[in-house]
Amino acid sequence: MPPGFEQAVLALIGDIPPGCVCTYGTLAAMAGYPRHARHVGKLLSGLPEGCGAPWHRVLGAGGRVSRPGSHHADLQKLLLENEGVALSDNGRVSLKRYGWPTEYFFK
DNA sequence: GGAATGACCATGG
DNA sequence: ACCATGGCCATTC
Repeated sequence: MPPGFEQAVLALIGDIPPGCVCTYGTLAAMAGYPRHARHVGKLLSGLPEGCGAPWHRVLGAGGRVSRPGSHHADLQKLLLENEGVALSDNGRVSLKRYGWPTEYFFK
């Protein structure tokens, strides 16, 4: 991986406005590395909790929360709720409302 | 070099 | 709408 990937992704995450969410794939693509959704996940998994980065605004495709049942899933729900993002019972988010950038941006 | 792994994704039944 | 499959790609044995 070229250096800067990490930076690019983190920067993008930092640019996500509060109360909004983005997806791994979209994030990777915007960072300039399409098809690298997994690596974004890898990166976030290694991120400490109090790193200041709003990792909780990052979701899987379709606004689904990854690794259900784990500690981070619950925490993520809380943090999002705390920012005013409504979560479905299963832990789903409506990208149509909270998605960033807007889904139609690319289409 | 090859196999296994991962906070993933799109598709088809 | 849910699950199984196959495809991705860098990292780590």
